[in-house]
Amino acid sequence: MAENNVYRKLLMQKGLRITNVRVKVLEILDGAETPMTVEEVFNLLRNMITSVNLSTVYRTMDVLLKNGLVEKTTLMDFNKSMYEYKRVEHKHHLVCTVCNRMISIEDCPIDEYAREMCNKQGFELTGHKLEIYGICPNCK
Amino acid sequence: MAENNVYRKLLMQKGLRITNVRVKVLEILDGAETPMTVEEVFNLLRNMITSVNLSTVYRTMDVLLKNGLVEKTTLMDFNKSMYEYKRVEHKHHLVCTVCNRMISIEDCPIDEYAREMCNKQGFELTGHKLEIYGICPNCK
DNA sequence: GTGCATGCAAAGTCTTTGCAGGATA
DNA sequence: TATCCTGCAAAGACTTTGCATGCAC
Repeated sequence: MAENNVYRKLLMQKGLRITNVRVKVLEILDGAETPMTVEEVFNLLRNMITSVNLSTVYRTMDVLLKNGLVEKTTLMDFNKSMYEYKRVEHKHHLVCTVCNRMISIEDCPIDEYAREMCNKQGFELTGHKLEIYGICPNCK
Repeated sequence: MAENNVYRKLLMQKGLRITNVRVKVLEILDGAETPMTVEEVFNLLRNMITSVNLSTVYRTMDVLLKNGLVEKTTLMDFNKSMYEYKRVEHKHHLVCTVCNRMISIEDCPIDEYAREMCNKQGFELTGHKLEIYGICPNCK
């Protein structure tokens, strides 16, 4: 239950109510290697909680997103929203265009570049997203 | 009609039939500053062609995509497919998180980086996508 | 003329919303 | 207890598909 407290604390800090679903969703996403679809999270949840509803998962994702606890992604050519636990050090992904498998990349080469581009256009930087597409060894 | 021939030639080179819709879609996307939604393309098409159907536009996008004549994008937090004319020199975009306005960025800092990451993981590089998010001057 | 493209209508998939009952603070 | 969360069902948005007709080659 110790790690659970991490998620409870996060929710509390954001002034959100601590509910079973929210804690479990954070736990699932934090434990995931890569972004997950809503349905994937939902399926895991069903094994942990007696009764959950898909729409609750959608609403939960929305709340977590608006409060900066998760990030939302959409792959090109895969029309489903994917969510990932938001860490301090952000990650990018290598995505297989055949099987959609994703591998996390730790280091980020473009923080500086993003800052420059925003300055040049008068934008206030809020973030960036980089995905590298390729064909993984299994699919070659 | 001169530029039109460019698109006709492109279609021909790919072994595709040259139809009014396909030529016009390429023309529209080529003339656009930024990626467009299917609906946006559809609305422009209606002013150019007497009768078009949304599903035809979807099918056209699909054909053009599979033949490498356009690229598909999905912004985070905006669940619509967007398409853009595929040029030799690819572009990235600065996206306003408030109004979704996009600005094209010409130079790309990560070709080399993408290659390295793929090599390291045994992937065969097929492409990458970079989007920088911020708040544009109008929305600040 | 043959085969692919298109219009039209219907279905499919993912996501959102309204409302009543239930849980949290 | 007041307020927010959740389950359930229905609706909504975007996209895909089947079939008959029309057009490109």
